[in-house]
Amino acid sequence: MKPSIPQGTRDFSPADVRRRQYILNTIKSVFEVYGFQPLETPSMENLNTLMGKYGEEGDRLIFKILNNGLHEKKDQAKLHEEWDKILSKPYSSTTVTERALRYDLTIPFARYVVMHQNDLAFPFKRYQMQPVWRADRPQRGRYREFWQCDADVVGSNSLLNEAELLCIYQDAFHRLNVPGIQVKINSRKVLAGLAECCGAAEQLTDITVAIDKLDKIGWDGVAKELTERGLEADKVSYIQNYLNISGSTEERLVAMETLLKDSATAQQGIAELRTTLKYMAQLERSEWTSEVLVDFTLARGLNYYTGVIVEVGTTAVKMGSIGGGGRYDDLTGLFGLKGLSGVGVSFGIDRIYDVMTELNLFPEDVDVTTRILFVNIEPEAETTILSYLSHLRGLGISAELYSDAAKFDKQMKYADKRQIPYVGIVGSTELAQKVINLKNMTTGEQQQLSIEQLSEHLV
RNA sequence: GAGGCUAUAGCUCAGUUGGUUAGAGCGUCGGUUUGUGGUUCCGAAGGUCGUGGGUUCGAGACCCAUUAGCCUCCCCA
Repeated sequence: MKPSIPQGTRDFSPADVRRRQYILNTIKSVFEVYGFQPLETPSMENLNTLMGKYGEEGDRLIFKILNNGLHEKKDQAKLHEEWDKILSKPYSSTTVTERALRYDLTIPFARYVVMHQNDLAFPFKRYQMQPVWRADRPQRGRYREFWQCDADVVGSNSLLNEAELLCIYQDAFHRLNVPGIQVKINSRKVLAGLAECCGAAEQLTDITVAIDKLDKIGWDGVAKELTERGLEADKVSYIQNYLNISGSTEERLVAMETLLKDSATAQQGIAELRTTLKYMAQLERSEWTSEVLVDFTLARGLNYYTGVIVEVGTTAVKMGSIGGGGRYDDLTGLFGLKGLSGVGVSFGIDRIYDVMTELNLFPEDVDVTTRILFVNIEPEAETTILSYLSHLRGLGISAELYSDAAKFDKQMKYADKRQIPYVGIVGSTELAQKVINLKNMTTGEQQQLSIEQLSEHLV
């Protein structure tokens, strides 16, 4: 049979894994420095935990897992009935699929917080880096299995959290050396205020979905979409005034305060943005080069956000957003724990990988492999070489012996292909003299060294 | 859910308006007198042309169906 992998999944080669781990480890170290703690949840959740949390579209995209042992279930009539429903319409039944693959990290996190509320110290700050699965149609940059990398704080309303999360973005991209980073922030309350002031409060979602596309389809496209979604011309032109506000951050904040003066919600949102920026300014480090800017056109699709929202991109490469997040009130309410507010950010590590590859930002030593390979040409030398391996490994130097007595040039080609920097040659001559003929594969130079000299050379 | 493109060697692809034994590069393996790779030279292996029908004297090429992959829109990360 011809080997293949499921649609929308990927293999990661050793080089890919090292690069991805470099990104993950860097982000992780930033999370840790800000006091976040790691959390992992199962790959699969009970279907009931996930269903109804991501909207109708989301429900369709959940990967469901067929129950085992259906043939020996007692109530076959019920099973047939459920199957018929599944075959005739979008429908899920725990009789047939009791479990499903994790769709994101936020709902499992909420579930975890509710289940362990008595053990947790609130505010609870956790980060989580795990794969998620979606039965979406794969295309460029979109997979059925991909990794999410989230940090959230639950159980605190303080804007200090927002400020810290903005710093996490800046810090992480600074450490990753990604240029041209723009962190855009807005508030859902300002958007709600807009909907309120233009007289379409109940169409907040329609408005946010449309203006979120501004940079993609332009004002004309947005206006068209707003009209299609049933907004009258005067409301559309009010929204146009909103989107036209320009100037420095302070100028725009002031202009927005004036435009939306009739909305208490909007005023609160603007005040929150000011406070967040003030906190952030106190936490920022001078070496960070990223820009943080207020962007009132930023909407973000997810409609569970209720406060400050954020999205990260880079001007250095043509690429969609590489991170985003925001505040969502009452996330755990879905599972019966009321009144806990959360705020979180997410890093899009697949896209960050693409950006860094395109800009060649990975450090050279991410590809480090075995330091020295001993060639296997003299059976008598085996015992000695094994003792060398043991010695070197004890010093933390990765070392290998080519395991088969293959032809010399085959062994050399192997070392070359794996980009191993040193080859150790121990044949009968070297064995007798108790030395190693060390070959530097970059320069081609060779020298005779004792194992002690060799160790020092390689440390 | 809607639309478009593609399918030939392990990989990337040629294959002329249908014509005889199916091509290249890379990779793999072997050799270049048996302890020296990355650069040379010689050679070899490897393909029922995605699958099933059809048109034709003749199909890798044309038609239909089917499957898979890729891409765009919707939506999302």
